[in-house]
Amino acid sequence: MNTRFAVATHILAYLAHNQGQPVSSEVLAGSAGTHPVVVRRLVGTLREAGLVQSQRGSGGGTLLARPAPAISLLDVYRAVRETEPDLFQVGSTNPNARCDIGRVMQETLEDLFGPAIEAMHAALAAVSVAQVTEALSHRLAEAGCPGTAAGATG
Amino acid sequence: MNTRFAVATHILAYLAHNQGQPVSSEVLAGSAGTHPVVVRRLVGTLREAGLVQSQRGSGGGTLLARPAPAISLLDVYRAVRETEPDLFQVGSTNPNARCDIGRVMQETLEDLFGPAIEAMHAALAAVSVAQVTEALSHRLAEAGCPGTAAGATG
DNA sequence: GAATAGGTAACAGAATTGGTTACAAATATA
DNA sequence: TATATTTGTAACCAATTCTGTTACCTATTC
Repeated sequence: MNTRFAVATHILAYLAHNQGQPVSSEVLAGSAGTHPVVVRRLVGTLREAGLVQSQRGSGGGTLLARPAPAISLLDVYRAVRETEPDLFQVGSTNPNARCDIGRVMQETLEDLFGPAIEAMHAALAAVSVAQVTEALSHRLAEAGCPGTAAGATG
Repeated sequence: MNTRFAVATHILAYLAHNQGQPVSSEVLAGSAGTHPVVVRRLVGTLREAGLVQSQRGSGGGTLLARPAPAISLLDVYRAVRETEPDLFQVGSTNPNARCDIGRVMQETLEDLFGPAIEAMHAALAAVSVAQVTEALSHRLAEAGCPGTAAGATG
């Protein structure tokens, strides 16, 4: 997954800050420190998940599809990840063998760590994009970055 | 991290099963379904962490440096990972800028998810290599793989 | 029709990963 | 001592992934 989760959260926090007005991928990219196409790719993923809407054409851009308090970080996480964190991934499993020890090991580890994963999911579900925006604003204010809120560039 | 954690756990479970006798990287690789050099690399990491010992030369191999119940999966996890799961990793941060929003975002996410990470660590700490070996044995017995325990090949 | 902005394909460079070969160093044993 | 065994490690390759970038098409507004 790498930076996608953080960048997606960044984008959503920005959109929450600019609620109502569509924001262009160029502006979002400037704020997140990446390329507009990267933003569009990510926004595409978030759109498929029903978290944002996009408007083409002049004056267009992206905006939240739901109120910021109704979008949890678990929503973002699920939208953005391709796979569960590869903690338990076993390399060369042999799915045909009934007694494939690799598969059995993987199942065993998943059983042993399932509760930990669930705990992480619960923690993600407990935080909304609105809370992220608020926390960001507080931090930026403490650092003495006036007026930046979620919208600082670079 | 990918498969390293699972393979390392596999290796340790095998060593726990063969307690006292050194096991060669070739045997371990056969069981884990990988290459002996991959095993040696991983064993080197585990050795640096004080979890295993190795003996060179004929009849040599690797054995646990501590009793299996005294090795937790958190020990393995910490030995094997290079970085914390890259959930919170922000790509192009600009560490020089005091108001770098990327860094602030990262700090904010780390604050928000810290408890979830700690919960995962606690769950890992609660499981010992001995328990993994035992769980593996049960699973293999259920699947009808007689005598394999942690030592099945491939 | 022109300007703006998203959608998407395609490609490049970097980084990571896992497998493999090769070889030196250490150790047990004949 | 000589040989076989085994670890330690460097080096390399192929595959994958990730990010950035360019290019071009489509949609929308003015």
